[in-house]
This record gives sequence, structure tokens and C-alpha cells, in this order.
Amino acid sequence: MVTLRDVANKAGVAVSTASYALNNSSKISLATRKKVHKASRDLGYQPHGIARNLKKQKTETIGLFLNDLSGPYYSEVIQGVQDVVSAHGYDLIVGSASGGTNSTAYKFLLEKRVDGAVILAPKINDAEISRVAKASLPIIVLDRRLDSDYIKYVLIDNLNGAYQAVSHLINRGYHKIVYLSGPEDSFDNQERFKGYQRALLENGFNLMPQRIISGNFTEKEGYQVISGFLAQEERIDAIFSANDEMAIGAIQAIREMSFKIPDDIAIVGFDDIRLASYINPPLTTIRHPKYEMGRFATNMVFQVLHGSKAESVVLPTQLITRQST
Amino acid sequence: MVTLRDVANKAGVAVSTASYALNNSSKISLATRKKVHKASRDLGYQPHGIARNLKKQKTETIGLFLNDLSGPYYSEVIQGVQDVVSAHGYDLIVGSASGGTNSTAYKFLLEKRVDGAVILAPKINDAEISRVAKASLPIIVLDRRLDSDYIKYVLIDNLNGAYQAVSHLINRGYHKIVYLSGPEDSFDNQERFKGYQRALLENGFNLMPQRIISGNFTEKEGYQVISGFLAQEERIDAIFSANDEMAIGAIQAIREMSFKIPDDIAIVGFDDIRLASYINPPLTTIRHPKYEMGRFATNMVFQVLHGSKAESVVLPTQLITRQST
DNA sequence: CAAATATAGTGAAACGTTTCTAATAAAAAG
DNA sequence: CTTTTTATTAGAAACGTTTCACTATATTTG
Repeated sequence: MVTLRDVANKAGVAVSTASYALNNSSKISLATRKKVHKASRDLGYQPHGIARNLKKQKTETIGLFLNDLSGPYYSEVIQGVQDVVSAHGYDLIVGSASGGTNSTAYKFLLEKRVDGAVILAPKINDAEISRVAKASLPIIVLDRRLDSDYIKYVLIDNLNGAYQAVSHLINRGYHKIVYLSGPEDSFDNQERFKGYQRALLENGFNLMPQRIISGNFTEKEGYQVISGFLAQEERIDAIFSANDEMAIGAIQAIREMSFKIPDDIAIVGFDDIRLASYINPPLTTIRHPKYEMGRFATNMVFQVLHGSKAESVVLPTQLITRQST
Repeated sequence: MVTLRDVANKAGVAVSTASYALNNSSKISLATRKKVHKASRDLGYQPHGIARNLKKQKTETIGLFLNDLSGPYYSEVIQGVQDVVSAHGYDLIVGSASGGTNSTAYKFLLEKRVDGAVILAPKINDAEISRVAKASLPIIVLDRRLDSDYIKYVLIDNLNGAYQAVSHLINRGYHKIVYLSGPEDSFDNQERFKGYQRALLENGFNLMPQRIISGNFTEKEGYQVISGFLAQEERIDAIFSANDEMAIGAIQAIREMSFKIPDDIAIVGFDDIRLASYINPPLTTIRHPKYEMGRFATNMVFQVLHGSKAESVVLPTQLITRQST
């Protein structure tokens, strides 16, 4: 391995001089700067990032930590984060949070391998996040309401989004509306449920426990639980699914039982994933600004890093009406 | 920041002793080991990963570098890589290669921030990869045929896949088959074109230049170029699209012009992305083992890292017949 | 022309670990 | 009772940078 020392030797200067020269410090005369650069090029010198990080006590890297790297849902968020990180001349690394306290995410946070982080990973709990955040490692969370000096959140307005969705169903004349739920411990799910509840109550309907069906945000589960539900006696006329994935499964279940969508049963999802507009019938859903979330969050990371205050924020959602209602 | 030195002081031992103790070396008596662990816990000590990396001259991190982090196409590959990396107790970081020589990908490779890498990013060119690969940094590429001591490839059998696709069309009686091409400089595209060509020639058809339409792998482009093509006089009866994205765009174009699929025009894609089975009509396509690619590649990284030889490999593809043909 | 200042370069410490080698003390062997 | 071995701990160097404090020249100033 060719180190700075080798370059310095070849150029016939001290290693400190070589360092200054390569960083183009004005302390070093142009002539020796040239000499050092040449030596560096000749030897094919590459600075050792890790050594530099250690000395400078920073990595100029921002981490984005996700529950699971393969969720297609994330891609727009990632893009937003990437754009802002690059704009600041930093690097972005994406890591997984699966594996709990010995996940890559947790390790990198703990070991100061990143200078800031955006977290969208329910698997890392609040206490752990609070423990590692500091002035030199601000954290923005996208999946919970957590706020302190060095931790801010960017959320979407889940509650209002769900409220919009269910109100829309009610306005169209659907009254027996099922809530197809995500996992109980999901923050998003909880908020969306609140929105469902509020829309019902404000329109004079009761919350009927038998119309709350629990799922886990996956298409498969959506298919299965809705198949099961429709096979029983109670008739309903609409479904509000806590996310699009389950809604897609539900649509398949509904069609298999030869109910007509939206005439017999209407359905609204949440997220506006790509598939939503391609499925048959195209799915009415709640769109939220995923790319913007990424941008907001990352800008906040840099704000805190630069010593200014950042304010947590909740972004609005939008009802996208398609043929499923 | 609490360092090993602090722990050592608190425990009343030398820092070397503290290091051995925390790493549970048998050189240190159980009594002092306990003492040091306690001091560590009391102070909330966290080892500094960067410092350790520098000293040990390794990071125990594998990089996966993609052209662009937001491609949903990658998610299965990522999963395969992640699974193998975790199984080896290493960490995975995913980084972008966009930005060329000052992309995160390139920087991390150059600066030895990872111990091995899987690359699926045409934006990084062969020369650069060859330059950085070494025994202590093996690289597996997924998007080209590049082979040396420390560089191996895992590819899918693009040529045969395309051959299967076009043969299938011919067997079904379609004879005027358009090739909807990806970018000329894409390795995948080149191979797929060769497969198209071979299938035609082997079945006694000629390659007709006006039936080669250039696209860029995006849905939008697929829609536009096929719309334009169909508006002109020449009648065709099938399209082989170099990927599913373009095929989806093409399907929309075809339907808008009220041709029937597959009666008037049949279409086959390549990749078997998720949307392929949801689109109307469901798309016949070539499936390839994306998850397996990730697994193979990552296993090879570790093989080379452990000093054994790895063999580049080409994985088979599979024709998935759906209603578009 | 002496004194003050600017310029160019150097040496060494530091970042936080790991690990080699040496030192000490206790135990075993002769 | 001396010598050798073993167990435990300590000291110091090393990983590859950056940067502080300093020296030695060269230049400016009064």
C-alpha cells in the first residue's frame, strides 16, 4: 500500500508538507505543491479514508437506515435523501436495521461511522435512538414522533390521510366500511386507524369491532384475511386498507368471490405505490410525498450538523381517486 | 467521548490490558476481565469503529454499489446479498455509483472503506474496477463480463433468455417481430439482441433493420417509440422488448391504438418484474433469478476474501408464459 | 541596517484502537 | 535453593492521516 509517507519520500519533503500540499494549502509553495502532486500521481497514491476519518473525527457520510433494504416502497425516499446528501458533498450509505442491536444500522450509529442519520426502521426502538443521537450525530426519524435537541421527525399526516379516505367513501354513499389493519404496533397503522375512527364518528356512524380486520401490511395477508372475512355472513360495502399492498391482495380476494368493484364493494388504499394505478381496477388511494420526506429529513440532518435548529414537520397527504371507488 | 483509555484508568489497568479484557482474551485473568467489563459498562464505553478499522486494516463491511439506489428492480438482488453478508457476520452498505469518479461507490472502493464489493452499476467502467480490485478487495460484477484474479462475474443468460422469448413467439406463429431495444451501450441489451438475432436466423427469418426500435429501458420511452412506430404503415405482429418496463409502456401504446393483445400484436418482455403479472394483459416475460444472483455474488466475495478461487457463473433464465402471447 | 513580519517547510503529537515484546511475579522443576 | 516455566500485566509501537507549534529563511519596514 502506498501511503502519504511514500509520497513525501519520493518528493523529498516531510509528510506534513505532503499532506498540506495534497490538500492545496497555501502554506506550501506552488513549486513543491506541484512536486508532491506529481509524486502522488506517479505512485498512484490513494488517501486512506479510514485514517482520515479517525484523525478528523468525522466521516462526511450520512446513513439511511431501513428496516429491510428490499422494500420497493422506499425508493422515492431514498432518492430524496440521496439528492440532498450529494448536494452537500457528503456520501450516503444505506444499511439495514434488521437484526436489532447487532444490525448494521445500530452498529454504525454506535460506532460513529456516520455523521448523521435518517431512520425509517421501526425495528430500532426509541430508547436506542435517543441514546446515540448527539450534536455530532443528529438523527431524523420518519416513522415515529420522537423529538429532542438532536432528534427530529418528518412524518406524513397519516391521520388526516385516513380521514380523507374514509370520508371519501362515506360521501360516495358507502356506510359499512371495514378497516383492514396493519400491525398493531405500527405507528402508521395506529394513526391511520385514528383517522378511520374519526371519520366514522364525525359522520354519525359507530365503530364496529367486527369490522376491524387485522393484517400485516402484506399483499398475501390482505388476500387471505379478506377472503376469510367475505366468506362469512356479514355484508359490507367498502374497505379502507391501511396500505396499498393489502388492498391489492384484498382486490384479488373480492374479485375471486365475484363481487363487483366498486359497485358491490369499494376499496381505498394508502401509499399510492406504483402498482396502485396498474391494478384492475385502478386503486383509489392516499398519496404522500415520499421523495419530499427524504429531502426534508436530510436537510434537517445538515441543519443540526451546522448548529442551527431544525423543526419537526408533518407533511400533507392527497386523495387520489381511481376506479376502485 | 469515552475511550478505551478511560476504561483502563477507571479499572486501574493498562489500556492494552483493557483491550484484551474487552475482547475476552484468555491472557487476562477472569478477575480483571470482570473489573474491566464493569468499568466499561459504568462509563457507557463504545468502541470506536473507525479506529479499530484503521488498526486492524479491515472493515468487515461489504459494499453493494448500484447505479442508482431507487431502482425497484434491485430489491431482490439486494436481499440475496444482504442474507449472505449477514450470515458471515459482516455488514452491508449500499451506495450509489451515480456521479462517476466522485460517487460514493468509487470513493469507498478507492479508500478501502469496504473489504469487498458487489457492483451492478454500468456507470463504473471496467478500467476503474480493475484498478481497485485486489486480494484484500475482491469485486464481483453483475452487469458485465469481467474476469481476473480478484474480479469475477455473475450474469444471467441474457442471450439464451432472449432466444427463448423470440423462439416462443415464432412457435406461436408470429413472424414479424420487432426488437424494442435498450441503450446500445448496455451489456444486457447487446446480449438480448444477439438472442433475438439468433432466434430469427435459426428459424429462417431475416434480420430487418427497420424492425429494430431503439429505447432506453424506461416505460415512458417504450410508450413513445411504440406509439410512433405503430402510427406508420408497416404492419407487425409481435414485439420482443428488451425489458419489462418498456414492454409495459408498449402495451399502453398498443391498447390506445386499439390493437388487440395478443391477437393483433403479441408482446414479450424481459425481467419478470412485479408489475408484469398485474398489467393488463399479464405479460409473458423472461424470469431470471435475481435473489440468487445476489447470493452467488456475495458468496464469491467471501470465497476470494478467504483465499480460495471463485468461478464466474452464468445463471439460466426461464420463460414465463402469460396472456400477452 | 537592524528589527519586525511574512513565507515555506518540518517535527511531533494526536485520533482510538490492536498487538508485539518485555517485565514481573508466582509456580514448577531440578 | 536456584533455575526454568507459566501466567498475568504493562509499555510502546503501529495503522495513515491531519494539524499544532515551531524553525529557518526571505522579505518588508522604520
